[in-house]
Amino acid sequence: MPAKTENKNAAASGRRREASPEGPAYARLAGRIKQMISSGEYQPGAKIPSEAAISKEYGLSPMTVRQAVGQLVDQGLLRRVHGSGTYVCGPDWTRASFSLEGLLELLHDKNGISIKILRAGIVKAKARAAAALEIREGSPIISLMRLVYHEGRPFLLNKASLRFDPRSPIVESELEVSSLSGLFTGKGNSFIKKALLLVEPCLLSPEEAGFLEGDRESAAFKINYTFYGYSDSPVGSGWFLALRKAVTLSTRIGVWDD
Amino acid sequence: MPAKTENKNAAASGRRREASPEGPAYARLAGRIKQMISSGEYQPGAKIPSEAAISKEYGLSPMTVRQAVGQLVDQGLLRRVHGSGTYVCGPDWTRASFSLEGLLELLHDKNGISIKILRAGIVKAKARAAAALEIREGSPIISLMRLVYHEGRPFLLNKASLRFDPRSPIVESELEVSSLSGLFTGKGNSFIKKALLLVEPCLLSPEEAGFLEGDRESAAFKINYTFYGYSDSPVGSGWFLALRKAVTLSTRIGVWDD
DNA sequence: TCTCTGATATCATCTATAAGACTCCGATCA
DNA sequence: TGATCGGAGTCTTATAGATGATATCAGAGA
Repeated sequence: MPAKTENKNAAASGRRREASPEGPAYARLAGRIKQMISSGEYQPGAKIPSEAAISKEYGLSPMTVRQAVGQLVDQGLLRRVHGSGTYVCGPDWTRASFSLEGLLELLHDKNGISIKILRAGIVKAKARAAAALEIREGSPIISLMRLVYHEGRPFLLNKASLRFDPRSPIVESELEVSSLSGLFTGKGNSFIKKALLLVEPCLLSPEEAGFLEGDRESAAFKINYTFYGYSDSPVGSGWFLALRKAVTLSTRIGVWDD
Repeated sequence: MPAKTENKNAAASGRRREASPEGPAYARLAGRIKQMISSGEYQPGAKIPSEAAISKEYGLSPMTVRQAVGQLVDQGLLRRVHGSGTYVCGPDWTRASFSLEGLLELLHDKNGISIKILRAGIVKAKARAAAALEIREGSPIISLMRLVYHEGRPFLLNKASLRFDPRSPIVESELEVSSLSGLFTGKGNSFIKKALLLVEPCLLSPEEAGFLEGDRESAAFKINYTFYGYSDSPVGSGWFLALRKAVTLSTRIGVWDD
């Protein structure tokens, strides 16, 4: 059916985008809608025009409009109600999500990072470590205590407990000092399938405060973690201790135009 | 061009989906790919088949495949490299993002929540509040201290500083006890455009510990916030104090099959 | 041996079309 | 007056195809 093809070609050529000045069409449309929400033109709770209407107004295909709206829905700015319409959302605190950006930024800076091993050895698992690693209490585990420096200053204290399994490749790899930052950069951990993280506030013990050069009475973040291999069993568990100033746990909700 | 239309109709009818057993096709495909990553069939760093190949293999349209892959890319499981292919990602700690779920769940339970106002009044802004609200030091502000109970037990201490502006509707609304949970459910705050949140670890003062019925020396989360109106100026600022057990800041990274 | 260049594979974006599914509202009927 | 039904509007999912942009790699030329 050549006629059809020719027709399509012609149509496409007719409105071909040439080095679109501000990126893809869907992104530009999303920006425009966002702007209208930001300016208050579309207020929270209000219904925005139907996708078909927007499509017609801007001369874009419905799928492109759909993508733009979908992006804003993902961002939590809009809410689609099937069969009814698309509505503007107010800021929703339930969408607040914090990331460890600040901390991880430092760890990415490989040159500035150095790691000192304070303790290392094979010990018998105590109740807590045994539970986390899903092994019997008293089984041998590898226990590590490490201090992470950035540009000569300590900023992270790490305690790690690892399954002692000579067949598993994690043992060798984990014992290398480089593996810790490797864990954060996401490279070279093909044996880790998933991980669980839990952040808690905590009080530094005098010893911990000494390592981190914090005040004796300072509060800190404790980042507990457990990671799992492809067998779905835990291979390592432990925590990081970071002073408040080392970690920024912040987020923004609602419409920020930037 | 009727021939074209008829042709398309026929094609569409030919493979019409009838009450797809496990939801939309793109979701099913995404699940299947995820499964293959989870099982180790596609290992981190490996290249998955091209979208065109997948499209052919499963008999789906390229757009459907694209949607499925895009979903996994958004989840951080896959990584698209333009002109090269799509690759499997290992767990990436930089994607770790924590939410205030646990806390907000409690606040959604409107019946169980009660709020006690400990202090309320108009005071002169001190340096910190003045900076946060972007007003001059010494200007009058509304200062509130509130204690939030869930099922009779205190679990959140809140200090709020609000701009004193008789023209702004936030004053009346904020002073109502219901407004606090309203803030979290995202309903009835059409005057809030955006907000900034910052979580810190902190030490409870004896007074604060008393309010929250915590141990004297316990660590807690301090959730600082500032929210802004549609004029982009801050209308309120303050913090929440929550004992560790009241807040769960946890997250999972990597492939969890659930 | 090194560098540049072009072909190719692949992703990225967009267009066009169509029918199913859901919700709301109003009209109809008892 | 109240309940029910149907249609309009809307989102949802899907199909097929075209074209632009870019990374990779092999091969030509210096």
